[in-house]
Amino acid sequence: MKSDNANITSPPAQPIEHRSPCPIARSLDLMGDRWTLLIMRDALFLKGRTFADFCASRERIPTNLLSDRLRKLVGLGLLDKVPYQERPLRYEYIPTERGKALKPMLRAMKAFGEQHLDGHTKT
Amino acid sequence: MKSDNANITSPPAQPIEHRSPCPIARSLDLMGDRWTLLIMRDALFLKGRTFADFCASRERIPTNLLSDRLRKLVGLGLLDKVPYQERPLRYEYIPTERGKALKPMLRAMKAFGEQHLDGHTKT
DNA sequence: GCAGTCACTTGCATTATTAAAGTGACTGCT
DNA sequence: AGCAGTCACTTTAATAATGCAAGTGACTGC
Repeated sequence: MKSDNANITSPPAQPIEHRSPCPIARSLDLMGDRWTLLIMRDALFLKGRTFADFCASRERIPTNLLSDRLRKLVGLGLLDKVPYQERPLRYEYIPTERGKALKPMLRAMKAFGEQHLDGHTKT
Repeated sequence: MKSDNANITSPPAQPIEHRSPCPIARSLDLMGDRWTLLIMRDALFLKGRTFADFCASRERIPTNLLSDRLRKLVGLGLLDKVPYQERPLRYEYIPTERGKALKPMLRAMKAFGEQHLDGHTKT
């Protein structure tokens, strides 16, 4: 965005292609990368939801990827980008109903990680 | 493997680095890509579990990635590589107990996909 | 005027993914 | 014995994603 920073409505997110009608494959088309679900974890379970808050998370996502993923998540209707103050204009990213529907999955992933990936594993 | 194809015990899988102690992040370190969970889906819910069976799945994983992911999954103890015939020596990949522990997660992912990603969505 | 924050973007090197073709062990047929 | 075919992979080379560092523009508070 060179000459316009008032992008309350996000720029057009490129459509994500899907490999098969399988709902697991479709889910992975959206969230099958190292960062997307980590952002959703923070958005769903932590209090801070600004760009800087996501940045500050332990896993240290690069800002260009955070920017890209937030744009995609907003485009997919999993997060809403809402201003929480003007002058200076600042946004926060809050989960939509659809975004909240990821909670059971994240909880299952957390349970798996706790039971099978903690400490004593060599991975 | 140039001069030795009898790798019943897999070659050493490189250790996967983890970004944080968070169990979700740790899980994503292992499975946060487009293919790993699709392979586990097939291994857990389908009958055919040979290399060729995984290849034949609708999403058409490239063979080099399948080879790489199977090696990783065996190294992580999520799949076991067991010969099911000799002459010619053929293997199948069956889920370990730890691998089976992914079922709830995959079911949650399936539910999400069915409820939020089917048909009428523009994604 | 000047340092500082926030929310990004840009550029570039490194790494991963992809499609396509190739390899080697083995089988079954003639 | 020769040859086509399967299975389980590797290799190669192009394309795309990721990671890091630095830069930008709007704004604030001193």
